[in-house]
Amino acid sequence: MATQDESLDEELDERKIKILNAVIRNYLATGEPVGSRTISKYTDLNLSSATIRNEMSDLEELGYILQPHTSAGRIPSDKGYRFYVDHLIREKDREVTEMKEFVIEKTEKMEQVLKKVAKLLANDTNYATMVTAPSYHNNKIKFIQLSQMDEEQILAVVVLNSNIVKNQVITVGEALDNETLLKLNILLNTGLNGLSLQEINLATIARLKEQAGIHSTIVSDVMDALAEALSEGEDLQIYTSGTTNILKYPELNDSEKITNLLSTFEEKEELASLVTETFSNEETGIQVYIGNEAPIQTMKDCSVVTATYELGKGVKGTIGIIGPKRMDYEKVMDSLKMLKIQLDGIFNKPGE
Amino acid sequence: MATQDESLDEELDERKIKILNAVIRNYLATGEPVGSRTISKYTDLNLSSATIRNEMSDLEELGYILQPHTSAGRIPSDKGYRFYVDHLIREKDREVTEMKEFVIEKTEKMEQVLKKVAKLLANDTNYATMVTAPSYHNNKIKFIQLSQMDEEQILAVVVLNSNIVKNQVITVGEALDNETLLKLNILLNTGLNGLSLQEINLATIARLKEQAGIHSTIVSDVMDALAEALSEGEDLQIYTSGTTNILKYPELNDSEKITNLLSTFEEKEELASLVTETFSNEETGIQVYIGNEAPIQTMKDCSVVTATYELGKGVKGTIGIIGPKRMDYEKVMDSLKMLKIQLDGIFNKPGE
DNA sequence: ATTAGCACTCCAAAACATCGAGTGCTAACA
DNA sequence: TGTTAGCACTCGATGTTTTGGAGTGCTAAT
Repeated sequence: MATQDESLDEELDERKIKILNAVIRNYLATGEPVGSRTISKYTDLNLSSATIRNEMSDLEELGYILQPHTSAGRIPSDKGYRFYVDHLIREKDREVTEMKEFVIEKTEKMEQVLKKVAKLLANDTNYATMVTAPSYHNNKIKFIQLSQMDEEQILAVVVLNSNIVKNQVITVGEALDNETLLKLNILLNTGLNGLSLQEINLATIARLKEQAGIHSTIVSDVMDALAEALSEGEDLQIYTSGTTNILKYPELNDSEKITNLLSTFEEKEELASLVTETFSNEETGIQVYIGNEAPIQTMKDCSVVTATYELGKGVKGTIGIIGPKRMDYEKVMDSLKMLKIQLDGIFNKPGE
Repeated sequence: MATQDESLDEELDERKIKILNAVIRNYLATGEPVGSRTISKYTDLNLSSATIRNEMSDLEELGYILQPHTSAGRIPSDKGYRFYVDHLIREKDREVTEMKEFVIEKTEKMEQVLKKVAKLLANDTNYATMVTAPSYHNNKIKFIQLSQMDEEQILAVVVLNSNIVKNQVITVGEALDNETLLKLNILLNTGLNGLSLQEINLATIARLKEQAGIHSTIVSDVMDALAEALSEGEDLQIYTSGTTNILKYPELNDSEKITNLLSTFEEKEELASLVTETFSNEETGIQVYIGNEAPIQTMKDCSVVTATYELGKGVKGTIGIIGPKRMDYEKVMDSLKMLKIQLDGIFNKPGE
């Protein structure tokens, strides 16, 4: 088991690690503080409870575990969980979860897929889950079409790279004849096709306007509409599910905590901070926040595990699982890993 | 104050009604069982607590109030609430709620408006709220446009009466030339424009296909796409907000009840039954369900008030407020009345 | 018909008692 | 020197008892 932090090697010897491991695993399973006698029986190293006590005393001093109160057993501290997640989780060998029969019919809309993902994951894990739609960052324009709806209104349709479609109704003063509309369509398509959204700068717009000549105001309108239609994607969609699962864990089942947590889930805005956080950290693509490590204050008593999936081309979304600190990290991380692969597969299928 | 049930007139005399009213109002405010002494002081009719006790005893026998246990005060029964809602609420004279400064910028998308409505209402009332998007039932087709996106894909855009836009990507075997596309567009628009969705029957489709001649398969595809895009609207969108408000009411704050209620809100499917119920009842447009009157089992300890708003032409949506039985019916009903008017206003603005 | 008074009920909260899991420490042991 | 048995001690969890007070129903007086 590779250790990536030298100091830890010195701090903890083999036996302490075993004991710490035992404490955490036991606590994960029961949710109750675990005492020395339990460990003494549970582990293979044959030691009396007294010896364990000594070691546990050390572990406490080092900050890996703590006592809720004197004469109670020990529970893992955030530092303990962190060590566990970083070093103690068996990296492999878990049987593939029931996630196997996770056959999403590819024909459905992305939104529905994501909702379903959140739901399935929540059912599977018994934690709260969140899934964000991929942000359109870096997405390119594939196709633009203006059509006259009636006297005063034009419908602008924009299709992005990933077949995401945006509509916008533009109200114009003057009715346009078909020929003009055709010209504008050609102009816009040739001018904007293949550009990513950031690449549309003032220069591009100015050039388009110039070419549009007398109809430059329409171009402005279209650009506005484009901006508006796409800014909508900025406040990214977040789907949550299984939020009531947190009621199942007594350590969170305190009226105030619950109110706060559920509100956070309902508001969703705050959840977005988890996403940006995750994006910034690349590595394995799976990120674990324990307690205060999460950027959301109300989750200080929770742990959060997030994964990013890619829709190719830098378009990313996030899946997150929120549960008590004693969540089953192994299972959760595995589930996310599976799911990540599945999603990558689904969305990267060419065409529809 | 009109009484619509004769028997009630006989059952309750003036004084009993006053006392019942006092009991309910007091209980609505405090949430605590209310005793005879309180009433004796609270009402204008100068009666001693002993007299009140006698009357209350009668009222209990008649089923309007009940005791949680011997030697506790009285609380309203469902029958009591029903009487209150039907007869005792002052029909007018409430100051217009803060809902006044309820200025929704009309430019926003309907979906966002509805979300905002749910949120505002939840904030305003401190209950849980739900808002459904208007169902597209009876909506008419305003505009159809097919455009070639690339070799294999056609984008179909359908605009409905209320400026709701639906997109669908159709994968075709053969690439179509512009001329054909134009013809199809004209064909579809002339053939379908102004039709409501039910009006598109097999005969219509057959005629269109015939006219399309060699491209009849495309017509089929479009019809399929149309059906699919719109069926999406069938499982109607429901937005909820303030669901955690129910945690504020101790009488609901029981772990099991909360789990059930919150799950119902999260799932949303069950909420739909409230909608269909409401639709079937016309009358004032405002509907009050007390306890078991609601069609949702998990809400037996709640009351639900719903209102329908109209987008004209029979296209309707529902707003609902879910709270404890002791919700402030007057305020809630007024808020809904206000809102209903506002929404009617917003959506019925011509054009955008 | 109304009301004062009283005995009674029953819940909620406080006070108290008990239990036991778990600890730290010390002293004995291999 | 590391391990362990033993023991006194701690402290929350749990259960029982006590108490207080709000509220009732009934009766007798007004």
